[in-house]
Amino acid sequence: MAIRVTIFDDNKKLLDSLDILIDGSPGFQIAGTFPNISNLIADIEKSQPDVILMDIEMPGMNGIEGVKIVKKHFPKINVMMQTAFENDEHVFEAICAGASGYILKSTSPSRILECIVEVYQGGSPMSPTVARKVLGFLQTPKKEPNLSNENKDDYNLTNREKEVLSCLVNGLSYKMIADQCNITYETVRSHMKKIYEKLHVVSMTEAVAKAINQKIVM
Amino acid sequence: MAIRVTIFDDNKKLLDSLDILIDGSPGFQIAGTFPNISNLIADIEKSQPDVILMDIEMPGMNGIEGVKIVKKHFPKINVMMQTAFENDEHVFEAICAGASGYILKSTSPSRILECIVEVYQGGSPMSPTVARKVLGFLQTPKKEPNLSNENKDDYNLTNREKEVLSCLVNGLSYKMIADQCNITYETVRSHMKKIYEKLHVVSMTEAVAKAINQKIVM
DNA sequence: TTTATTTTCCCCGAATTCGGGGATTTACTA
DNA sequence: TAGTAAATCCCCGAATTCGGGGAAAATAAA
Repeated sequence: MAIRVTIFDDNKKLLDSLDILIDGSPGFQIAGTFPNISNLIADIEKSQPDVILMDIEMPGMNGIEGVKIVKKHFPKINVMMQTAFENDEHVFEAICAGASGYILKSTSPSRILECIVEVYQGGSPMSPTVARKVLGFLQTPKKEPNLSNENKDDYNLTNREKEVLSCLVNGLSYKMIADQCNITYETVRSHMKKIYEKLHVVSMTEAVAKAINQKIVM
Repeated sequence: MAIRVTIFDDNKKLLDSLDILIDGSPGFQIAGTFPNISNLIADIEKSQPDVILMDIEMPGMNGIEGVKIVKKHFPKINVMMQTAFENDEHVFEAICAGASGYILKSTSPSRILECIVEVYQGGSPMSPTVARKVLGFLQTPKKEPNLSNENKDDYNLTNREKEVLSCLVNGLSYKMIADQCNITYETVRSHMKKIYEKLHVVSMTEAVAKAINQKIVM
């Protein structure tokens, strides 16, 4: 008996290709595909899925809300989240909301099928990176009281590097940072390279996002 | 440069076969193999591993204690636990102790090598069943006091613009965003111009900072 | 006093972003 | 039905960032 899969994804193209992939694979069957979750309950009752594939980034009500509703009304149905990014917040929220799996949109077709089976069988497939984040949530449960300085991981940035990063977060260009810190443009570049290396990022935007989200500066 | 692996396992046979498997695979290298952890610190200092494979069930001091010691003295080294059973207690304890991966002894050789790489690269490979248990630990304490206040000002961004901005916050380049959203590079540029206008910013970094700080995107 | 680490500066070529235009299609609304 | 907003796509040229080098002085640590 085939595993019935219902998909919620606003990306028409992806939705179609998933439809073809899943429905065309023996042992699987598409129960329904929907571009949004505005009729979530009704859609599920109509399609009667064993497993739900839910895009996390959808306009309007997003996938996190979606999974909450699903688990509330259909606790038996396992929901696998699909996302473009391995965003810390999303991972955590999705899991707390009751998601059973968490895979990337870039996952290969064959692996997607595997994951559907695993979810159906009660497992929780997730990418190693997501898994690491999940473990991280468990490993740092003892930090409710103080939240002031003594920021655990500042990635070993030097003072100068933090200063430069701080400028970056404030929207300054390399040239402006050079001016601000009384150093040359090339020196700013040197610091940036080091910062990228230490933060494991490759662009200004990533650096800024990480700096803010992990409170490395300010 | 090969990944250096050190193994602690009291089962001589398994130890040997792992030795052969890992040392015989390109890109891997056995740094040391030990039947117990009575000289854990010294053994690690001597073998200088990138990744440690630790059996969870060992006579005397067990793997849980082992991983605690490792993470205390060598926080950078990633430890992957190997176990015969997916015992709830063990899984939980091992993770809290700092293990980065958790695989079964029945895992196939090729998958073991994959897992070593994943752990080395900062991921956390684990079997779907273990993953489900881990998620269970997170899902049971359902405390969500942090309800962010409804910040109304979203600068009148359209759905598409929010989507693009969200990509930006995740560190994607224009080209990558185009790919992600199934639109052309030029369209991304158009959206970006609008976003800059609406947010009153002039660069990616400013946009990202504003988006995060004012919670314009999720 | 060696040995790191930090901070500083430079070059080249490739890739990416930015500003300022213009244009078409679709869809909603006054 | 005309008008507006949203979403799509294109061009040019200038500015900026990025990767991968190298190098040297000033501190800090061993």
